[in-house]
Order: sequence, then C-alpha cells, then structure tokens
Amino acid sequence: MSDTPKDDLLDIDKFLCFSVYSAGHAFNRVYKPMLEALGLTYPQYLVMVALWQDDNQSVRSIGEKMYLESSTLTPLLKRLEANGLVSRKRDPKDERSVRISLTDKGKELRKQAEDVPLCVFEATGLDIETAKRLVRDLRALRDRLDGGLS
Amino acid sequence: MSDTPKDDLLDIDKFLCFSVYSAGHAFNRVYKPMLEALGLTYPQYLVMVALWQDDNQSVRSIGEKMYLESSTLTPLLKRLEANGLVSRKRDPKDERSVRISLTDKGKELRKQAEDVPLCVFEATGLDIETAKRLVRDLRALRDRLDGGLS
DNA sequence: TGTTATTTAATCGCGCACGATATAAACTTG
DNA sequence: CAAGTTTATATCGTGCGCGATTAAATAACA
Repeated sequence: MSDTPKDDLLDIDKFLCFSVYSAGHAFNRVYKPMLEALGLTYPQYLVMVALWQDDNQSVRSIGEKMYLESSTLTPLLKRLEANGLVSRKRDPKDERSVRISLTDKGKELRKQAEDVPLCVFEATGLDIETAKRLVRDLRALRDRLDGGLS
Repeated sequence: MSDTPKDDLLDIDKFLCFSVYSAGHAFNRVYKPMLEALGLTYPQYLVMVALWQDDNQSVRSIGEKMYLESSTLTPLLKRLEANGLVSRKRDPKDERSVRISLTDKGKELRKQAEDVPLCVFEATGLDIETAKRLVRDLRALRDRLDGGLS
C-alpha cells in the first residue's frame, strides 16, 4: 500500500542479492560438519564432484564449470593434492595446461561422500519441484548477471 | 527416463547448492565495479545499507541481520572506520558492546549509492514477481538450513 | 623462419568468512 | 560482596575468491 513502485524495486533488489548471499553461507554451514569427516571444505567438495563426474580435467575446464579463476583453483587443487586426493600433471600434448586426475584415494572418497547430497537436500526442507524451480531460476539469474559483463 | 528418484534427488541437491554458490559470485561481480566508485566492497555495501536503514547499531545487531560473526565484522568495520564512513564507540551503558554510527561522510555516501540497486535489478533481467518469489524462497531456504543447526 | 600475439597456470596482495580462543564487562548466586 | 557464569567484542589461523601481474608454451603470420 505505502510502497511506490520505486521503493518496491529497491527493496526487492536489496533483498535478492542478500538472500542469495546469506543462503550461500547457510549452505556452507550445513555442509561443513558433514565434509569435515571427509577432510574437505565446501569448495573442495564441489571440485571433487566435478572430478567424480569427469576425471582428468584441465584447470581451465574446472574453472569454467565452477566459474572460478586459476588464482582460486591453483591453491585449492594443491591442497587437494597435498591431501592425496588428486594429482596435477602438465599435459604432454600442451605443456601450458595442467591436468587434474583423481588418485585412488580420491576415487574412494566418492563412496564415503555418497549420502551427503541426500542429507543436505533433507536439510533444505524443500520438495523436489520447488528445488527444481529454484535451480532453474538461479542458473538463469547467474547467466544474466554474468552475461551483462562479457 | 534413465533417472531413478534417487539420482534425481542427488542431481537436484548438487545443483541447488551450486546454483546458490555461483549466483552469489555473479552478484559480487556485478556489484564490484559499481561499488568500486564508492570505495566499498560488496559485504561493506551490505553493512552500509543496514546502517542507512538503522543507524547506531551494535556489532551484535549487525551480525544478527547479516548472519556474520564478530570475527568477520570487526575487521570489516575497522576498514569502514579507516575510510571515515563509520565511528566505533563503546556503549557507555554497556561497555561490552560497540556501537557503530554513520559519520557525515557515511551518510553522504547514501546519495551516491542511490542508483546502485536499480542498476543491479536491471542486470538481473527479472520481473518484479519472479524476484519477489525468489527472495521468499531463498529466505525460507536459509532459515531452514540455519534452523536445523541450532 | 622469426617475431608477435594468444593461451594457460601460477603468484601476490587484499578482503571476506569462520572456528577457536582470549579478554573484559556484566550478571547470578551463594 | 566474592566466585563463577554468560555476554560482547577482538584476535589469530586457515581457506576461499578475485584482479593484476608474470612466465612459459603454443599459435599465427609476415
């Protein structure tokens, strides 16, 4: 009633960016205790999922899928390497790129991480349809936001 | 066809956490160049918005609204203080708490930041109804995720 | 061919974000 | 009022996340 269209816009925008921001932190808080048992952080877990889906990727390929820069990934991957989960080798066919492969230990971890997604999904309290719609909306949002920059 | 209900669940969950994660980064990327002109980072901007709405808050109060710990806010607020945007003073009525107040410069900045929200909203490419629904869903999601921990 | 331009990672500095811990003020009990 | 507890902020260490820069390898082309 008291809102002008402009106030409405400003409010929505403020809370949209913030609702994404704080929901991201909330996810982190839920994942953290579960992943601690696996010796992974939340971003490390996401990288491992990408590798479980598609092993032996270049840093560049992982970066494109995760929307992360090499300045973020290089140290993260070195930590995964130090924990014995992945190996980092220069590609013989193109020495500029580094290929990331799962070690046996890294492949093993997949089994131990098997029930994490379901636990998190239950923590969201969402039904499948709402979750699907949220995923669709957020991916479209991200692509719009990123698209405007390129 | 090939998806069992379980696969379905796992996929949705994986992408829900990731879609929030990557949308958060995308927002950051859109805000960054706009806020650079104001000398603010994205989290600093959110704190300033909280103060523009309600001046002279305690660190604790800001932390509750932002879902951030004092270990995050203290250095952030010191940077805002160093930039002359806020003042930090112990509350005489309770010397444990620190009250954060906007300086004149901090109040001035509000005008310069006035058109940021609309620019960002336009970058989202969303209509008001979709944005409102997203905000509602994400806040509910965050509260569910956080609620399970307490 | 040799020179230039592009691509790919790595490095560095800064600013979050949080858990664990510390410290000091305020409250609670006996 | 003294001793122990709870509260509010600060400090420290670790790990992202990114822009700017660097270095090395490859591609492009005159």
